[in-house]
Amino acid sequence: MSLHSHLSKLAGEAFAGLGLDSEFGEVLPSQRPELAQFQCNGAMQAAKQAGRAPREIAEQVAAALSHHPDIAKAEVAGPGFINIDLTDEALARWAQSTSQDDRLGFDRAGESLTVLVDYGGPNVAKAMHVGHLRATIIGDSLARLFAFAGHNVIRDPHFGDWGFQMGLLIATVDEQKIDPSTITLADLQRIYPEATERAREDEDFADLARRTTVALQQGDDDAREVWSQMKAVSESSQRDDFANLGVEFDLWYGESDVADRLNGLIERLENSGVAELSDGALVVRVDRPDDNREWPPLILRSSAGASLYSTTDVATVEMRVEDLHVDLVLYVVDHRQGDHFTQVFRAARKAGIAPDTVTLEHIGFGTMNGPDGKPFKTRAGGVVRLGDVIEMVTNAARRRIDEAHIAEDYPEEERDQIARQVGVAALKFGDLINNRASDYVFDLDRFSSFEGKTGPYLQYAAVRTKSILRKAAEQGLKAGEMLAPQVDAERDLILELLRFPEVVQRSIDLRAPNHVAEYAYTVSGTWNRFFDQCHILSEPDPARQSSWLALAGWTGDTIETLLHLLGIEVPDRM
RNA sequence: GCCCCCGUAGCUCAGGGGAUAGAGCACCGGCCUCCGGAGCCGGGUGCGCAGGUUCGAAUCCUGCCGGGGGCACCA
Repeated sequence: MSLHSHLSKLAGEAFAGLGLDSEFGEVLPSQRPELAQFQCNGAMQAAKQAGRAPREIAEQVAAALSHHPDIAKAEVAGPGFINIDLTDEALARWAQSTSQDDRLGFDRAGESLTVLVDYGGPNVAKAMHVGHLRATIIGDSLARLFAFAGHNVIRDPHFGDWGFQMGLLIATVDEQKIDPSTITLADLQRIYPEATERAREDEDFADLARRTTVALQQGDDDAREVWSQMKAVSESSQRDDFANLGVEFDLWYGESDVADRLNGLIERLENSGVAELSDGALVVRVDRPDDNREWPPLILRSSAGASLYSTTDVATVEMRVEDLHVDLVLYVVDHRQGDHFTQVFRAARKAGIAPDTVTLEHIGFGTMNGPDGKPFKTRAGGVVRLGDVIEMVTNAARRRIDEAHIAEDYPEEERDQIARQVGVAALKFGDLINNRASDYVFDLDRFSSFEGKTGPYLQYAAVRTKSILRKAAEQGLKAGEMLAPQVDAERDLILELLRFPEVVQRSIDLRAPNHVAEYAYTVSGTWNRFFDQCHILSEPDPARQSSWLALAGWTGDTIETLLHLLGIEVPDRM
């Protein structure tokens, strides 16, 4: 059990002893560290329900808490805040047990769920650009968080490979008589924008592309051959990008992987009356009586006879329920697609495809903008490829390493490795530190500075713990029993590290990795201050020294675990 | 027009109904022959506006102003 749960339980029992709801016992880190270590605000909330003065309730709860041997102080302040301090001996005991726990005090989820993370489908028609960074990084972190909590996680990128964009490409390839086997990523990059633009102006071409889409979907051999080649080409580039980011998947599915289900699904929904014809298209109406707005229907089959991404998304829900037995699906896709997912989820419920026991959630996130506040573009106005961004931050890290004298004796290979790890850390942390829902500004200078609140700052803090432990081992020093803290820097660090379980839980509950990111930064800063004030290797008291070595080890484990949850690697040295 | 999101320090952003709203960047100053200076310490007139709910509002509700996004055969 975590310290947070333990204290909340104690306070809850005190409230229950007064005939009040134990929920009021929630104990939080103090917002006023100079007053206390923890606080409970429940007395003020309970006052109304109890019909009693909040201070009076607080006094009684505080009195009950004071009797506990672990609690050094429980006193009432202001309108009814209960300020709580633990004894240093109790802190040392919690530190001892938490530091030796594999999960650093985090309790496994009571029920292990099958959680599928859908990364919102990089489009097969083009290379990944900076816009895909967020889905990839946020999705990866959420997957890691749920796995850490003990859930069975399935990562599925869900490529966009079965819609109209494929028809556009295939029609163009046919028309330009391009040999399918010679298609390159550069071809796709060139053809797709051209074809999209042309379809807007040229209705005949748009019709051709629609017919080509239907041909592909109905199994036309020629269309299929071109399609396979394009898919192979774009996937190989995407594999490189994902590998550079250190992101892995359990499945490598796309929309096309439910192609076999589409005809049957459409037929079933039409026959059962869930779907109906409207303007030549087959649609599912998703309005509900208590809506405060109109909802366009979900389109299951276009008037041209093609499946759309709404079709494959509904079919994919079916596949995930029937074959993968999911309990929870997280769609990590930018928030502009909120309406689409509402339609898909409603249609899946209405059709009985998603039972109530399965939760479908759209994890929307804000768009990444350039310094001008508009979607991020190059100076020339083009989109920025993800691979280029990774290269830019890696090169910036490499320059930084070359300037640092300390790395001069490292092997060349290791320097390259560190550059990649540091660059990617800067990129990932710079994204994950933001609130998921907010749009934010992508500023390359910020991602390449590596100072202050950055990924490399966290890596550096972790590396320093490793460095100390390495030196200590060389001198034959070992970590030992955790002693009661004596100085503020030591006590602050222990208190900070004990927050780990509660922060991770909150990040999972809110599906918000930024809480973990923020906490990782706080822990690193607290450690850096301790490092500055308490000199471990020259500490004369052997017991204190071995206690500090244990503290350094615990800190290193905590930072590394937090960085792991963010998908950030830690070099041995940097 | 309808719906959704956002508006917090010069800039980029955090902030769980709770006490005195925090970081980073930038700028200025300091860090002892000492575990790694990608570090540490010090320097701050800010919650778009107006109501409401509440013992208590950056946070919840309503309206307004400003910005972004979405509104059936693209993904």
